[in-house]
Amino acid sequence: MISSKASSTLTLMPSTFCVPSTFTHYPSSSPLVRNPVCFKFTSSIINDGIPSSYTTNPTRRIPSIVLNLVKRNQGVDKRPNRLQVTNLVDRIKALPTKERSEIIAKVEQVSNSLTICEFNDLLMAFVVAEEPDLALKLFANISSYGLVPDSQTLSIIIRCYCKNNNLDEAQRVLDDMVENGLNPNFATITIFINSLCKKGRLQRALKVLEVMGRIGYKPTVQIYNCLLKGLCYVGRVEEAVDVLLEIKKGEVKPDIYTYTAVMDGLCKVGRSDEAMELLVEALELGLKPDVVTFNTLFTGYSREGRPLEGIGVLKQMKERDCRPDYISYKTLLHGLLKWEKARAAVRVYNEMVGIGFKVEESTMNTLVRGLCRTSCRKKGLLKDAHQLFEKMKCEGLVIDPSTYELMIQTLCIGKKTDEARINLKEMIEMGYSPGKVTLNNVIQALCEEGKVIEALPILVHANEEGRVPSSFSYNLLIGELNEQGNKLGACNVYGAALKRGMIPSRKPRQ
DNA sequence: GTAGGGTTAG
Repeated sequence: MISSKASSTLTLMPSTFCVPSTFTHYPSSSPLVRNPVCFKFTSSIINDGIPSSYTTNPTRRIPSIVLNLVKRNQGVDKRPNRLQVTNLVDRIKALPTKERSEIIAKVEQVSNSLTICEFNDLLMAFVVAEEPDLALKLFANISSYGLVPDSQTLSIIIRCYCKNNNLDEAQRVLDDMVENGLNPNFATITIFINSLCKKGRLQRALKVLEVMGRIGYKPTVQIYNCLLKGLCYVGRVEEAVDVLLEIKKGEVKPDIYTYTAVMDGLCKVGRSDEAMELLVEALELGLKPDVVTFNTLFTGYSREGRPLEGIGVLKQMKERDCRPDYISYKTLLHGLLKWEKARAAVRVYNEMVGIGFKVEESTMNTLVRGLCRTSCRKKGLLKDAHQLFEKMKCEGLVIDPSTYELMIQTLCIGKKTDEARINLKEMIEMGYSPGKVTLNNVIQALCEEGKVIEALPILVHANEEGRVPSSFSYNLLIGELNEQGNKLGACNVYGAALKRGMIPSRKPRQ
């Protein structure tokens, strides 16, 4: 059962932040559709091929003069125009990386008529296009364009710093905003808190939340989810469980992300059964687990050494209309292989391939080896192993020397002597050096079947390589050669053994 | 324009 312990986690509880009155969402008056003229205008900045002679002056701090210019609490800033931003992003992405920075020079040329909204759209476009540095560069010049940053501008700047992993700077901008009565948007707060949590700076994240709470922000479910992940990340899984219990009592409704976050935490510390209980609970609440939720369980059970439970998870997943993805299969397959469940692994492998997923070369090697190792205990697996092995060759995949050797040894045990011999030959031709055990196995297997002539080249090869087959192999060979009346052969083998410092118990027949 | 998941080497 999942325990509930009241603890320090109470600081995360929603009740702490119930100051809803001051915070307002974007006003309904926000024009979501922008003037098409403006749209064309900003786009043209990116289109004109004017070369850049512009050098930047990276101002790291937001000039406080600029901030002071901002009209405090006067309405809420306009949200970036999604359509416009998307279009800009496409244009930015269409440019080669080198030319992207030239956009800034073009902005210079039209800066007189640029509005803050257009400026924000451009900033946002840089962020979405994964060019936070360019956004920061552009922002450094804002005052020279005669523009005054609004809360949208600064929210975007926080995102840039988060993207760059410069969380101290992000914090500083946030502090400045709060100090100046500017409201960052929820997305920004979430991104910032998430960035902090991902770095394990949980205290800092809680501090941010506390400050935001003071100015009337109530944490959203997304923010809770980030914090839960943060708690799990730093190993405070028990607290994450407690927070989940508290969330359930509060006004913020947990969603599937919430459950997945805690489940993931539990799975990572070997408490997969409890994670499974949470899945049941989520289902009872009417939440729909998604592929990530299930994948969490695959990871958990695999780590715990119970990969077969994963087969059940896979089944449940399909029953619940959730399509397993590549990660689902890969995690499950690796778990099964790690814990030597080759029979189940080959089934999962076949299913995967049937769907059209590619299986990596290294995994294929592991699978073949796993099948080989298990084949002495379970019937039918040698055939599976051999088929897969041949398939790898057909597909041009590189077979690991250790896989080759194990396959050859297994073929010997399974009395597939010819296949063993052929593969040994092939292996040597490929430049691999099979070990003594492999050589001996093949020699012995061939001798036992009276195929001494085919065994001799192996001995010759071993001698050339300076390897010493065991006296057992020499004895077998001499015995077989005697049997076949091949005196010369028997003498040669005997001589080779003596040369290697070994005295075989069987002597060539006179 | 807010939060997500995976393994491994005989």
